[in-house]
Amino acid sequence: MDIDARMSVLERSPFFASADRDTLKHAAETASELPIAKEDQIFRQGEEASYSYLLAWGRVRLDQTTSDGRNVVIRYLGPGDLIGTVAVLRRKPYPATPVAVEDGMTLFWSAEKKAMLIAAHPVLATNAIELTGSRLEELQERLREVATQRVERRIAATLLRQVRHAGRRVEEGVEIPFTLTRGEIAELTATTLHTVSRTLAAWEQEGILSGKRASHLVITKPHRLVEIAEQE
Amino acid sequence: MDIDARMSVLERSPFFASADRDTLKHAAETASELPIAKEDQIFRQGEEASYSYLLAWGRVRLDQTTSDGRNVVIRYLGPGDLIGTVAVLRRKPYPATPVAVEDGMTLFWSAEKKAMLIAAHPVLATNAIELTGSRLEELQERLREVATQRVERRIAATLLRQVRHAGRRVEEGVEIPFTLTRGEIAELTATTLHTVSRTLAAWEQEGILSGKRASHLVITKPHRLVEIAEQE
DNA sequence: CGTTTTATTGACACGTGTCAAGGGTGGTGG
DNA sequence: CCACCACCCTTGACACGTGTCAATAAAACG
Repeated sequence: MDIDARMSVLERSPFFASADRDTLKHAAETASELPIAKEDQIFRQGEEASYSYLLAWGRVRLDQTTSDGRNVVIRYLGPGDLIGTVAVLRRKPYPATPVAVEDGMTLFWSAEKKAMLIAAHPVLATNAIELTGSRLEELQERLREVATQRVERRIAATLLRQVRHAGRRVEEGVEIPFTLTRGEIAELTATTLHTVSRTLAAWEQEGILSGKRASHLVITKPHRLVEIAEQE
Repeated sequence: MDIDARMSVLERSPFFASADRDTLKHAAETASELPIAKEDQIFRQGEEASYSYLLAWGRVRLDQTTSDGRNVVIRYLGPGDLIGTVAVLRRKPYPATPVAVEDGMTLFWSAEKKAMLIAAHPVLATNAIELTGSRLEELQERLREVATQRVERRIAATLLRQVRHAGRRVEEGVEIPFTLTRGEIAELTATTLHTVSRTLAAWEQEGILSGKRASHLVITKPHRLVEIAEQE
């Protein structure tokens, strides 16, 4: 990627929102590139946070693993999202492991460069707070869901969240434009793939959605999902 | 509170960590005071975020309420903690409702004053990221817990978290220095007060902790709690 | 094509929520 | 100062959602 390509990636990222050209240029010039292949781990939970990444394209799943090997998906990341930046700024170990779910490309900065960048361009600090704040809010919402709602409702809410983040209109409805296995939905929803399978099977019967296996899910009746997600 | 009293409150707050005297003075001078009585709501979830608060003393519980009236306790706040600041900086509605669990005192700033304060003293932006980041990490941990662990284990982890935040050594062990009803523990743990009651009763039998009713909980065998929290 | 991964489906058990009834404790007001 | 009233806690019985276990089937991959 040349500098211009990098800059156009950066200017689409919320972290660089309302940044001036100088800032973008400075950031683009100090970045390095790391291509990622499906299933690659960009770093591992618990490692010292030496680099801060920005996903240029591709999709990444953010995993948190328990000592006994169980896994929870914190969230999915798309182009423009930051990876590991909060840990870098806090000088703490990475709290989770990002795994590529498809091939992609990242830009990255060393902890020192990132800190200098933010010091030199205060708008980036503001944006970092905005981003961290919105993740915080989303997690609060998920915590409340997991704490108070039945599995069916949580699965509906989870699918709708994916749609909000990354949904694409297609003729039959809305599509989630990347592969989501039942197991991954289970880890996003805090349940088992068995229950997910049963639930999705029922919804497919009802014609709410379609998309077997590795194909992308298509929600044909989003309003029904909303109803399920909001039902008393 | 006079300016000196305010400054000594501020300098104990992580949000003002490594701030110079000018910053503290500036912040202390531009703050207003709001005393809070037990059960007072400082603001309500969903309201426009016009003020950012700092708890000078007292204890506050941060509630998130669902549309159907169920409640989840996001966390407890103590002296030095910020309240509503992230919402103010993001110019979004407050995502939760802080309720005083005992009488206390807050300092507060209007959204505009707070923004000016941070713009004038960049170290505050860094600290805000640090704080938001640590809350984010704690929520990730709780989400993982609720998603993967049995109730007993979660209750143990929750009590230990209170101890970490606010525990006091006493002769019999460690004390959680504020009133925690079974119902509140239930809302912190994502379960019902019935299950909490049964679990604590069993632990009292075992001599792990003591403290009936409204008295403060005293953990007499913290190591046992740790074992329970970490058991496979 | 075989091998591996992922999904489907059924049977069953178990944790935990729900419902219900009573007992204590602290606070309040007469 | 005592009696009453909230409110909180305790305990039991029971039901139900959902995880666990198991066996099969269907895709995906090399």
